Amino acid sequence: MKENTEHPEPTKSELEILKVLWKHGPSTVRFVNDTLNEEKRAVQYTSTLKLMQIMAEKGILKRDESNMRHVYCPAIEEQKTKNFLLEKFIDSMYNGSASNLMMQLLGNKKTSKKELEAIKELLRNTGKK
Amino acid sequence: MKENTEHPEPTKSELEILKVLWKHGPSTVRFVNDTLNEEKRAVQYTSTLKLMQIMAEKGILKRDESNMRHVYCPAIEEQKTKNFLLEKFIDSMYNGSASNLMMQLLGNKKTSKKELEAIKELLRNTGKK
DNA sequence: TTGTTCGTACGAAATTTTTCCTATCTTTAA
DNA sequence: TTAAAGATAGGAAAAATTTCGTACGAACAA
Repeated sequence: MKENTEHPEPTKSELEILKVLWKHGPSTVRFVNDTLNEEKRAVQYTSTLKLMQIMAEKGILKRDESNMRHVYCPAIEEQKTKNFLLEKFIDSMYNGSASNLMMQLLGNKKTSKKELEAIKELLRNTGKK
Repeated sequence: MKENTEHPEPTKSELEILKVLWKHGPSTVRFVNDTLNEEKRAVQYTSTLKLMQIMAEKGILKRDESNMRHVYCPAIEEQKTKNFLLEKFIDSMYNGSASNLMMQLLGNKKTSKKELEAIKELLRNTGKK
């Protein structure tokens, strides 16, 4: 089976938009823009519009044009994109090793005891096939 | 104690340079540029110079000017910066939860059984105080 | 001494990313 | 039918990032 190495890499602003769509499902530009303004920062409607159009061109988003208010959704599954970004992060920062990342997490003051317990529990229940 | 919320956020190219310095220790521009050209991509000497100068201005790097060939090193410890970036990543992608990140890792085909074993071992030896 | 090599400083061009203005069309309410 | 509200498209400006050309000083070898 052929792996898809061509995962479009979202920019910072594009990621913000993706996160809105992940959280709320397929949405209009109006909704995304309102959400950004509420949860993030002031931004003009046409700025969001333009960016989402660009993302659609790039193949990051799909859009349904059957109604006047176009409805956008991610062209790639949330999990796939997150995996892609996580891998890139691990490759870049931890030499590709997830356990190196874990070590970092363990040394990090802000990783709470509770989090660690949760992680242990996760692993306990994991008999990866 | 006052937390330092003012961690400069390196751009992509700046991070490349940081990684060279992390790996090889304090270095001249010449060395960093050669390394980038070998390990990464073609880039002019003065481009690397300029960027490192900017990073010094921003406070990302320190430089020793006592010799003609200035020697640069990161102004902030590698671990601190990595922690900062990891936290930002987790906040942004996993709602601030490290165990969410772990779940992603568990579902990721590319996280090998061996890696998972290593991680379990890490956690076994962790009686976080 | 003199010219070649290697360094920094500086400015500006080039590129990428982000933002918004304007034109135009559709829908809706009066 | 018409005015107002709300939508998209497209171009261009603005901002951030990256790249490089040029000038010029210091070191060094001939």
